[in-house]
Amino acid sequence: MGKRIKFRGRKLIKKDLKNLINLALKKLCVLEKINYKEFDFNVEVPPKNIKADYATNVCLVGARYFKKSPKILSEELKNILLSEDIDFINSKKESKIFINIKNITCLGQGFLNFDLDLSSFLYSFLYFYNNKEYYFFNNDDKFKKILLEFVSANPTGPLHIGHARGAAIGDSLSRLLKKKGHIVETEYYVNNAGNQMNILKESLEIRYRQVLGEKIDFPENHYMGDYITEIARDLYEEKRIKDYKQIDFKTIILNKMLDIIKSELKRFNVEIDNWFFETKILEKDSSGTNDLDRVMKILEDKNLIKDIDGAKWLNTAEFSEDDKDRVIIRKDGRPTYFASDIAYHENKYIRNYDLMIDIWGADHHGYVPRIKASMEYLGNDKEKLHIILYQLVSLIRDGEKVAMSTRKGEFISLVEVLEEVGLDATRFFLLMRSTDNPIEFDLSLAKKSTNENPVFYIEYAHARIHSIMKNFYNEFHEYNGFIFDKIEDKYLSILEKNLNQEEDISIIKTLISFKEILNFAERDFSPHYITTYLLDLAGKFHNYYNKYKIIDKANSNKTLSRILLIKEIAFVIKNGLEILGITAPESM
RNA sequence: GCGUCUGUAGCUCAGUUGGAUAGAGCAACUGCCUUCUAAGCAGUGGGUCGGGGGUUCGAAUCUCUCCAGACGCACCA
Repeated sequence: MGKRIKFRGRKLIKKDLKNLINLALKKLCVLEKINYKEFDFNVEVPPKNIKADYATNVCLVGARYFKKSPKILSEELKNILLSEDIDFINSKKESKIFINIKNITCLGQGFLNFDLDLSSFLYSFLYFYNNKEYYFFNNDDKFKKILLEFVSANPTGPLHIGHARGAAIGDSLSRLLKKKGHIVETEYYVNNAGNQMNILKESLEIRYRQVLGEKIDFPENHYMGDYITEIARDLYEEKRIKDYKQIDFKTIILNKMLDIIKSELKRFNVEIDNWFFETKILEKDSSGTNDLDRVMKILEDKNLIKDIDGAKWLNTAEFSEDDKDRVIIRKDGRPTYFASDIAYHENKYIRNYDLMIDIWGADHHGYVPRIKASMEYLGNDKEKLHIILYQLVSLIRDGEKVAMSTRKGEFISLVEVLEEVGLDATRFFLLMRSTDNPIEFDLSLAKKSTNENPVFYIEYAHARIHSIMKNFYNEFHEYNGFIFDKIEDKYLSILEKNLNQEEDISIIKTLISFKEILNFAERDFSPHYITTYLLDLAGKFHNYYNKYKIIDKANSNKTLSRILLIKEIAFVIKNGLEILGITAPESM
């Protein structure tokens, strides 16, 4: 005696229920003679101890609005929802029946719990199976033009695991946002104008002269990494130039370092669209001014800059969250890093993105207020600039913290980690945690091929499904070449007979929610929701695999139904991993 | 001292706009390989969600305060 609710279009269960409840609220308002006003409530999966498919807190939230106790309200709403006189049918054209309510119960302080008929889930399954790309990834054409800037490490040495976290987050977000239909550019800002560059150049020059046989002490604050000595040696081997003053060490070392970084990122499966050089900000155009001059003029015209002791300070304290004013032009006339960063970010605004995301290590958090303030001063909408801060990564090997000091070249490089544990595990471990938490990257664990290691656990689920598919084609020759890209409506009755276990429904619910997970990840710029979700889904699959035999030679309908289910699991795992930049192997 | 982030099972961590009896993996113990990949599955034990106040019908989640830890407070980048 269930009530079938028809909805046209592409909404799935939760959304349909929400719409349904809203209609019931409207009806109640008419009965109570009060004006209908929308308010926010949830439709959620209830906790395990409640035997229902979905629950809503609408009566708890709406109690004050209707001036009734949640309990009474829930009884009234229940009656309206189950009454036959309300026609919720909303189907002028072709209609799909998605919700078939079996029962509604009022429990707790006023929760309404919905028990749905199996058909609700199977209709949904059929719908998203047939429209996967659209269902999971469509964004109602609300796409944005987005710039993602990340890594932007000084080109003074190889990338380490901390840079890799930023790279993994940035690249994964880029994949996610692209999948959701946005136009995304990724960018690496190269600090090639500052003091660090000079020190780097001198480091190479001194190493080169040492190669030539000069006895020079290597200065304290210079880059001591072996890679510089190697570059110096190679340089001498190549050209054999004795007069080092003829050599343009700066250009050589910059290009060399960028080559290294580019190859490391490539190896890490990270794509950078734009390489933006700091020197571009300082290049004079035909009128003899550069980006920095233009920015300075605006700020000076607005009286936001003052001279103290010959240096120029930007007044960030008075009008922003920043706690003090900041120098932007030094006493000697050289701009600070902050100055070129203002001009760089202004340049981003001029390029006209709807959203600019910067991904920084959390040790730079103090920098956020001043860069936001400066953008505001220039008349830009600071809401368009979103800064993601991620906490540090420490490496653990055999239960011991690996010492990392970026000074003196004592660090494990990204490439070394990749060589030790592989690309997939490295990316997964870096994406597994919320950016607000530091990561303890356990190298020993990441190497293991057991279920202790989450990335193997997920990949194994995917490989297993492919292995089952292979067996399926062997057992059922008549389906060779059949790819199951669509389920026809007539199969619904078959599904109803064969996907009716608790686990079937639980997996279908989990599959439906992939869309939600992607939306959360997009909203919070947090790929780690996806890692958690995939672990859950993989767990449900492994459990299912052990409990039920997918292939049953004597029952082709049962086999086909289960094949469709696991094919959809494979689709979601593959796409989830793709967003993380991780491969989904077909065999292991 | 000021600011940002963190504090959830022995360990590493999930916990979405505040929702009903707070979850997973590891570690410990017990089962499951003639059966689609045991690189797997099932079960048991394990918690005053750092402490205390406040808001709320309802708080791990919001707020205040205290405690502990990490990081940051340059005319470095």
